[in-house]
Amino acid sequence: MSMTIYDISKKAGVSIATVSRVLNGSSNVSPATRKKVNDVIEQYDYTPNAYARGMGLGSLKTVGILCADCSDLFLAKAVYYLQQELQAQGYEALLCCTGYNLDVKKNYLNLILSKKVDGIVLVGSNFIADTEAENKYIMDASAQVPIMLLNAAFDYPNVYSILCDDQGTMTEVTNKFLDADCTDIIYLYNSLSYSGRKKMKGFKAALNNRGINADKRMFFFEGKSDDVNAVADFVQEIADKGVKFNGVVCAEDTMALGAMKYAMRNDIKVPEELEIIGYNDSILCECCTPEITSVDNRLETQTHQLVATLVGVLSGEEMPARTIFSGRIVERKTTSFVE
Amino acid sequence: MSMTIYDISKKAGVSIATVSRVLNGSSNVSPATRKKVNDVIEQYDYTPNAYARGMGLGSLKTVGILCADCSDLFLAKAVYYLQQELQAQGYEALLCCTGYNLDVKKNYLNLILSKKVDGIVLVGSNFIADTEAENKYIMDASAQVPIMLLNAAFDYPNVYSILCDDQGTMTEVTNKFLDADCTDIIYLYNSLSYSGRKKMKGFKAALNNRGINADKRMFFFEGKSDDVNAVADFVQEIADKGVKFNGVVCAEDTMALGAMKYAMRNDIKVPEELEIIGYNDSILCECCTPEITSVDNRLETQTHQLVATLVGVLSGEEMPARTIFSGRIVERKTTSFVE
DNA sequence: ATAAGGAATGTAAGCGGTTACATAATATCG
DNA sequence: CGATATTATGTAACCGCTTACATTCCTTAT
Repeated sequence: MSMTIYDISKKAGVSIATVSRVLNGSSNVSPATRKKVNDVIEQYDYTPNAYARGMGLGSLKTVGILCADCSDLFLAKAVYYLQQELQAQGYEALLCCTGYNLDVKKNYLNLILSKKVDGIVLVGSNFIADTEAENKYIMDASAQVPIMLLNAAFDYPNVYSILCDDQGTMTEVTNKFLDADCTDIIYLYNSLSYSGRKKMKGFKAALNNRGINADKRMFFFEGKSDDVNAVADFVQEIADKGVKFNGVVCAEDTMALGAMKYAMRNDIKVPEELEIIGYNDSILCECCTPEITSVDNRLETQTHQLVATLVGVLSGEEMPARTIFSGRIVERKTTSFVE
Repeated sequence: MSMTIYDISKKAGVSIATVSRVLNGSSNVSPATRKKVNDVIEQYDYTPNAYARGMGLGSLKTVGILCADCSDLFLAKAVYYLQQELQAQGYEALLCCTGYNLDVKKNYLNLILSKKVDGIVLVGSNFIADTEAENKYIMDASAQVPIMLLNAAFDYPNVYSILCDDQGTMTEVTNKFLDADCTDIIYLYNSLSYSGRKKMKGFKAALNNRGINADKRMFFFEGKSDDVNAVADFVQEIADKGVKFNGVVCAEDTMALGAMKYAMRNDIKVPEELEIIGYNDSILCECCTPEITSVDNRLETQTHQLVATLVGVLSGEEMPARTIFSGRIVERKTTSFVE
């Protein structure tokens, strides 16, 4: 069986307190003893039991990351950046992929809370629902540890939100289309998450502002968004229904990819006959030809800021409850915006 | 501060042992007491401390998952499947993204071991090096818990390997090209992981078998493989060096995507003038036009089997040290194989 | 009615660490 | 050189939970 601190103390001929001290880098240990103990530790490849450790310490510099689906390109990238940042700050991360079901999310939240993490990061705006009731589990959890929201916002004590101004950015995007006289635009979305709702609002606002009715131009895709062909079929259906469009604004890059595929299938020239823009600036944008214009919603900046905020909070500093960045259009080949 | 089992026992007017019993679903508790306790637990939203729990139990039905980079499409998918499977089996998963550095990997392995997980899954063949020395940390760890390798193999007691016969599959793929008289083929790879080495061998074997020297036809890409344009540049360089090829066999889909991009840039018709095949059958294959032929290396089957094997091992059953599946070619539009 | 067996509950000893406090060893200084 | 401050080490209580074992309370059969 694996070694305990008692075994080590015996082999090293010191007390367990001393072993614990060298383990935790306490200063009051003579160099000689320290070396002696470290040698034994080395020799037996001893790793202290984290559970026991957690009991004594109460905290292990660990933060829990909850992510609905880490096979989603955007979320996976977010998780990746987060882990990097946390590690750089001396924190360890525990990741749980919860799926999108609310009850499962709740369970995982409790599970991760039971591990006495120092903080929790909820990755992606699907964690924030429109109704108070559905967000209750977050409020409950916030009583125990700070909750960090990545790419979403929810105002509540001990909840910190880091996000991109998706609404404003989407309005800007839409205006670019309109300014370029590309006015027959449709909007494709596949999620009603917090940021999904914001983006939709942004699109709507831009159109309404020009007196265009947006409602008949927004289409919700229900399938798995990474199934490009399904998305292409979906766009085809829209066209078949008689909807005319020369521009497609998408809430996700995957949607844009589907639109591209639809264009390819019908020999529609992009961007001459159809302008397309995605959202998230994922690697997918550069995968096809022509490369897809997209929106960089500052994921890396967000994660950096999130960890900085969390670290601040944990060390007792006063931190802003919301930090908002502006998205940036990354123009590629599927649009022909005027400058 | 959060509640303890003592608080609950007091409120419920029973002993902590009884609370513990209802917590663990022990049978010897009267329905009345059980309800009484559950009510209090419910009321105070009590979650037992996992550390304390882990100490008492020694195990928490938890397995550690180590993955170099969960923003990699293939690895992310693997992690996703694994979590699903584990959850279905009543296990909880702790994920650590380690990066590719050996020392960091070692650290994370120890870290996760210190959490007294029941088993460890190493996702992706980059965990297995060619030299014994570099694999020592795995052998050490295997002394404590079973180690499961996904998509890699390493023979050692208490280490279980689940993988695809990448070598044989790659030979088959290459033969398909040769049989279709597409003989000027080049091989693109970007990793020398365990499976990377196997795939290379497979390619080599097929060529050597026909008396073709493979060495001058294999090209190693050093950059980040998800940067499609960089890969396209890389292929361009190969062409510029005067290498003639009408077929590209890739060790990864991302490489195939780069090859596609190269073809698009040069108006090379695919598959008429250039045949391309990827590996992994990721969503990327369907993203571009024409859609890329690829190899399904049975990831889902692998993860399923892996968890089954792990569960078997943990319940004391004798399990096969190696389970190997055969890859399957998923023919799409970038190849024109003869049947 | 009573002994015996079984179910429900409680008591207390770990699990493997941390750490306040006590004690021993060493250094500092008049 | 003795008194005192400082540093090094040990002792033991505690963290929150599980569980073997002890105890109490019902049943049920005799």
